[in-house]
Amino acid sequence: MSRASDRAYNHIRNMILSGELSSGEQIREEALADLCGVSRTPVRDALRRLEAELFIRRNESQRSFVADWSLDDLEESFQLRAMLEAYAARRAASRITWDQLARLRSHNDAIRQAITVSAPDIPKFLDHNRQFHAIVLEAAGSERLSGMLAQVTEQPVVLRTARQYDMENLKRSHYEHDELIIAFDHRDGEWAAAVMTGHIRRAFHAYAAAHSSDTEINRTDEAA
Amino acid sequence: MSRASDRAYNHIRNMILSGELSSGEQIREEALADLCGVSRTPVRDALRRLEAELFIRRNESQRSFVADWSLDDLEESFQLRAMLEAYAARRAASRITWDQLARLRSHNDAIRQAITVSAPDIPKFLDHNRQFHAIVLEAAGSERLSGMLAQVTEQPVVLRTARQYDMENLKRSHYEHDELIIAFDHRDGEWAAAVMTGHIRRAFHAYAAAHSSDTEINRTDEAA
DNA sequence: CGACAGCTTATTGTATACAAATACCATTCG
DNA sequence: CGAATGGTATTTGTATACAATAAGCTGTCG
Repeated sequence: MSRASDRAYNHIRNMILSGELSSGEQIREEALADLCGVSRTPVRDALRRLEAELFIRRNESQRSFVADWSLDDLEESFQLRAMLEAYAARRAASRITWDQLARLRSHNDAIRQAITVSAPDIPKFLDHNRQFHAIVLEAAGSERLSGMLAQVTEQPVVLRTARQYDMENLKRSHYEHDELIIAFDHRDGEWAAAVMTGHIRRAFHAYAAAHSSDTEINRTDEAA
Repeated sequence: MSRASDRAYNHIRNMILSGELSSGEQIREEALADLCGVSRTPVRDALRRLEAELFIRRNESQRSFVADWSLDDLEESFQLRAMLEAYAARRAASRITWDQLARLRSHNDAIRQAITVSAPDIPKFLDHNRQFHAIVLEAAGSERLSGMLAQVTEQPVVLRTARQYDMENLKRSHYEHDELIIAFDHRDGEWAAAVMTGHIRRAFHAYAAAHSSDTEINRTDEAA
């Protein structure tokens, strides 16, 4: 992460995610170079990556703009993620090792500890949740799949989703992980895929419920 | 395509697909720059794109190598493609316009004409086949999905697949397109998805059968 | 007024020089 | 003889200057 292009990448990405760069805004390479304290060369590198990840759009004459994501875009993103993670779970079921299974159990245990207290430890939940899903992906053993999933799994979105989780959702999340482990234990790919699909879909609706109450006129919490 | 980086991209990509650059071979930016007649800057651009598309791998110290694809890798690629194209078909079923449906019919008609002769016109088949699938993707209306599919749909592979099609496979391909159109007509996403899945899976097996016999032939050639 | 041509400015694309990192090789020491 | 070490060559990373292209503006003409 010490290379200038990586610093530029992270810097720009964070500026987009934090809203420092607003949606639809044009971004100029030289301005970003100044902001990141590097030259245009690594900035261009970073922009290409961010463009591939759809953080940035370019018009017909190659000017760059911050992409604006509608709720529909996000839902589609979650839908793709559900499909890909379900596929990963299906593959993982027949390939997962005992060691990987043990690590899944350990992380889900940590998640249980993080939420079975009066004030749930969200950062701890997030960290072990991330590692849990990383192990499933590792067990699936497909680099191409990993790359695609990275494109639709924005950790900041996951974070905002988790922040919106009530205790009920947190418990369900832990329970679903548990069921996934049991499906893996039985080497039942279809079961694992089904559980994973539901797991991601529920996450989307939790996110959407919170997001729409942000956007729209006050809307009392309803069952997610 | 007039920009130097695009020329470099196509040039390098073709060299990889034609075997001019062999699997596992290290590639140096300057050498490619000379071959393409441009400087290293656009070559680096092109390499980043090819790396994202898994044509190229880089080791821990950033040296680039031509990726070597096993038959397993290819199968996984086809599997992902089947899943994504099925998803596209499912989405398209509820969004497709009458105009798009008409264009699908027209292209599949052209395909029928290309193959219902004694010597099938493969280039014509390929062209209309490509456009057929492009329209389904257009009807699905998801840029992210389009981008992902581009990553797993290498036209040269499609070409080699089609070259291996016997008349039976060509007819089946046309028939499956026809069934897809009927499913769209009924706005039946699940049907469309199922047809598409089979369509791609069959294509993989046609390719795999031809590829394994290719490999044997190559081995014989090398021995001789 | 409106539209359009031509100029000016802004922005991206490319080439090149140099810096940094890494691999390769030879030499030495145990 | 093998392993470690140092220096050299190779390769990639970054900065910068310049070229090409597109946008914006202004003034003129219909």
